[in-house]
Amino acid sequence: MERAVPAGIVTLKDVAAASGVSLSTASRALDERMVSRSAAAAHVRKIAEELGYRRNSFASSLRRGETRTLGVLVPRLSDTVMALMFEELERAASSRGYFAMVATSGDDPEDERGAAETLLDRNVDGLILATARLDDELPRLLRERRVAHALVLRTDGISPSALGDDEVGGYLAVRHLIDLGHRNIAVVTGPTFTSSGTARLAGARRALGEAGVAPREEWLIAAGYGIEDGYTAGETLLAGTQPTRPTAIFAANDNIAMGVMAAAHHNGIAIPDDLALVGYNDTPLSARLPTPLSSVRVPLDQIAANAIELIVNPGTEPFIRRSLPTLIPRQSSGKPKHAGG
Amino acid sequence: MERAVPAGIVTLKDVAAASGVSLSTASRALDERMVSRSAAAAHVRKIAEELGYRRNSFASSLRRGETRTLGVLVPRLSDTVMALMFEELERAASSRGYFAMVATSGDDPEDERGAAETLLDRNVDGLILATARLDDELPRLLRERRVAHALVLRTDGISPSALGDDEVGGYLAVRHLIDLGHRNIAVVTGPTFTSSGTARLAGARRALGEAGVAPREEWLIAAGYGIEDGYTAGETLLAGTQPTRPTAIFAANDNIAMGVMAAAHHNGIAIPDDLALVGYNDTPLSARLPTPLSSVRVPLDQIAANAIELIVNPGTEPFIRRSLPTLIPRQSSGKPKHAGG
DNA sequence: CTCCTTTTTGCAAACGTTCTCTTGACAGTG
DNA sequence: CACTGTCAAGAGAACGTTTGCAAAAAGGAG
Repeated sequence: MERAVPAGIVTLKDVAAASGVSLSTASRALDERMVSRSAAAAHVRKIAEELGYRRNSFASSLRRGETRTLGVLVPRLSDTVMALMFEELERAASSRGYFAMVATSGDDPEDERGAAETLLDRNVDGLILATARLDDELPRLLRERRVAHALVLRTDGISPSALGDDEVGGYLAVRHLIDLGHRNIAVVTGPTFTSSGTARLAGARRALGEAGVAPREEWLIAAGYGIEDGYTAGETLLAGTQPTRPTAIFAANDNIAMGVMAAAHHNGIAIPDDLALVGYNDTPLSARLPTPLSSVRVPLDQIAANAIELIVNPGTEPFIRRSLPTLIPRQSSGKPKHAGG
Repeated sequence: MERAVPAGIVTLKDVAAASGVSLSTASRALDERMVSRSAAAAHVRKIAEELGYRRNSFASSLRRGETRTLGVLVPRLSDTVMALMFEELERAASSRGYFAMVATSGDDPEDERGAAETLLDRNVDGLILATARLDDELPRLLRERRVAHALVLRTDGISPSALGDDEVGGYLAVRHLIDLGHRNIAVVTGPTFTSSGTARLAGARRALGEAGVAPREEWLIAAGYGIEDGYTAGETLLAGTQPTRPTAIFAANDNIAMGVMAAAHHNGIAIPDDLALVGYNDTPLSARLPTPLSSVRVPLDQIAANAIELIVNPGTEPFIRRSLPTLIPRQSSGKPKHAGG
């Protein structure tokens, strides 16, 4: 069966022949790891350039047993945070000579396993997991199989992980609201099965405690991370039927915050006049909403760099690296008109 | 140099040995293309399963000369439309047994070339370009090099392309506004160097023409596709200094629409009471804004399927496939209070 | 049971690299 | 000039599959 190559594919053999050296010499001359060497080698490189030689990555990987490729597993890329995270991972990987390959896994653990296998079948040198569940089996399986991997944006406490310090983030957000004079503060966190959700809530509680505010348990809502989850929670907190309602809300995610905004709008509550709002992740959108959203910025670039580092240089402590988030105050959290406790 | 394999890697040779057949028989028994065959083959498959054999994709690709991998080039994944597009491409590819690999190129043509090379170096069987510029050189280069490829969400009129019918989309949006009674309609399109931008504008013009409305040229603004571009355009159209202002705006993109919303908010103009607004792409966010945004939905799944088809089965006409968009009316385009004109 | 056709099998040669080992060249030293 | 050490280059064996070819086995018809 004839291969339909346009005859244009120039292989290392061609380069060697054209430069009058042996295959091995040509190979060595083009090896990027050792710096240029002697006269003849330079010649080979020139010829290769002229002929438009491109190394066949399969042959190379087959022989070398490494691919300089990392697999990234995310639930979905249409989630802006995941997309941003991947972009940073891609950048960090490429700056270290690696290529980042993504697969989306959805929310189903079964599909997640499948996606992981897909990536492993492509012989990735390591796997980066941006999937969120605390009770996920995958990290354990990967540890057992001795697959290099790192968790990103969350941790299970065992596998190498790079994430933002969610507890501090939660603290910063609520502390900001307290500093503005708020006492009636509600928190809408993510699902309880995510480490980010629980940690942000813990941080929020710490800030409340420090200020001597006893949190009302019915104002601490664990929701999903979607806009409608935020809307539902917002309705619960803000509907006219409530005897008293919070003057400030910390949403553990910008999506939730958007949902809360919609609910506030729906109930005729103005932001920031009647309600202060702080989100999380500092999505590009946040800054550009009609009422720009205060949000906790997570240093995704640092997290990405850490994750790559953990895989490329396994064994370098610490295995769990938290990067500090910062609060970006914007219009959505102004001084309240009707503050008080 | 010893390879650091955990000794766990089971190769085809092992499977063959364990099942007492030759290498070639084992290989054929595991070939997915021809359905199962005779007794012995079934046995091989069972052994392979037990041993946890996974075919080495490099060796396979090296020998076969194909990778069942498609490269997707997008400017950035943090653009929701691009992320959604990629997700659909991934799905469509996987349903045909292909794997979709993404690289982001940014806006710089230079980087785009580089990203394309990165993908080609990984021996993708074809390239899908979701980058937007009309004057892009890359499609021409790919044609010259006989690289299988398809454009997505735009066309240059020559290379195989799968996209939405932007002209019709523009028409639908403006026709909707006209049907609501609007006559003072402004259009904010994308950059003139994108086929989507110009086509949507053309469609809008057609709708205006049909209704006997002479478009005011200063109300047809070519902007970028970002939120702030929309904001700037919105300010221009809506600022209090304008003698008359439009009662309806068609934004060629949901981002632009969001910017216009912000500008309207800033100028104290209520949507939909004082201004009707229609966006484009029907981003998931659109439906969930405080004032849900009417938008033109583009069938990304069809487009993805077409693109994959064009690459996997090259030569099947037509080379340029347009899918029909539909209008999703929502709250942002209600009947105007002060219509007329 | 023979002859012919179809299917299955094994051998061995690829695919394009990399890398170990060996040989050759060259320069420096006494 | 002989000797040793350094460095570059070539030969050839991998890496794990797939596949053309020839031979063997199986199945069918008479």
